[in-house]
Amino acid sequence: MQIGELAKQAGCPVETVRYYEREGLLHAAVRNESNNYRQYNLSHLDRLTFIRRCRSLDMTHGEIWALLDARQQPDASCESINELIDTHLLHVQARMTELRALEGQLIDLRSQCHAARATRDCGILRELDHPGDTAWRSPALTHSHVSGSHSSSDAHNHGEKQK
Amino acid sequence: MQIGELAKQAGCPVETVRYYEREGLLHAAVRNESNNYRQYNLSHLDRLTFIRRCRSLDMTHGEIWALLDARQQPDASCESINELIDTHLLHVQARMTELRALEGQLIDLRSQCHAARATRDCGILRELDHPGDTAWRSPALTHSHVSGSHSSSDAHNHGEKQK
DNA sequence: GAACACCCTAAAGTAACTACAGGGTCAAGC
DNA sequence: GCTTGACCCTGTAGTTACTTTAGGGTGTTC
Repeated sequence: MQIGELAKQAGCPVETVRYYEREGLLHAAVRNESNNYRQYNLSHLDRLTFIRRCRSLDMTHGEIWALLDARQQPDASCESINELIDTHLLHVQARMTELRALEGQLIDLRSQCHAARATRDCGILRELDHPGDTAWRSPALTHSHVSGSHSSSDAHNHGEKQK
Repeated sequence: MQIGELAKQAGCPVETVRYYEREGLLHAAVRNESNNYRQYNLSHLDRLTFIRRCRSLDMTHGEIWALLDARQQPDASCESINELIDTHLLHVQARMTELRALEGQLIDLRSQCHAARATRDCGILRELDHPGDTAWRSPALTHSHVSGSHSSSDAHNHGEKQK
């Protein structure tokens, strides 16, 4: 099958497949001699699906490498796999704890201003300018490897009006 | 004051201060004519502290720009500020929902293997290879702008043993 | 005058993609 | 035979918010 079909089956963009090949995560495909198109088989789909499943669990490529390596050694102990999952779970939980704290701070902050008033009187800016005793100071910037709150599609334009 | 002192007061690395200046987030400092060192005053510290406080709330630079802009217009309505905080709060909450789902999946996954056995028999790999009915298919990859679970200090080495 | 803490710039690296430029391939329809 | 459109290719740059590295000047102290 061609790359488009593979990507469709795995539910990911074609560019991501090529990217995984460049990274070595996915084995290089055989090429069709006449047109240089990549030709894939079911074992590629298998591996890609595995990778995507791990990514949907928010694992890093490093973690996925470790799992793929482990898969290659069916006789070895699976202890490292268990540890990897445990560690990753801790990361996820740590990030949730951070986000819970953040949520609390944002709710506090939002409660400073309910009406639309003049900016000079806005309780939110006032609070950001001169925080009260609401336990500020970077809640838990010891980021744990599950990252922030912003998707890559967030706009980051300043000044110019939105189109 | 010099950059080192400013950074210390704001609790951030010196490089970050220079980076903010390059980005325009922080106004360029006056330079000492004799040695070209940056010289800061309290208003710089004020603005930097504001920025860092917003960052500790996981806002993007775009969001911070919006708040800084709003601060410049004390007579305008603060409605956009309220909306910004509301939207950001939704991002944070959306990410928490995603992570909760992730946590559930990881706990399920982990429960597939308790003992250290041969990799070929590991329930975790088995599950990753051929997922059961545990409601797979990328839980909520509609990332909401508060990102994943991995800190930048996470190692991503493959193959070579850890030093 | 050497050591050491501090400052400077410019460029590259980080994670995991995504997007873009510029171009070839192939099947269908006119 | 030619165009249209869907698909494929490579290579490079952009994304976010920094961090790191390389290479070098400044200022104070011993």
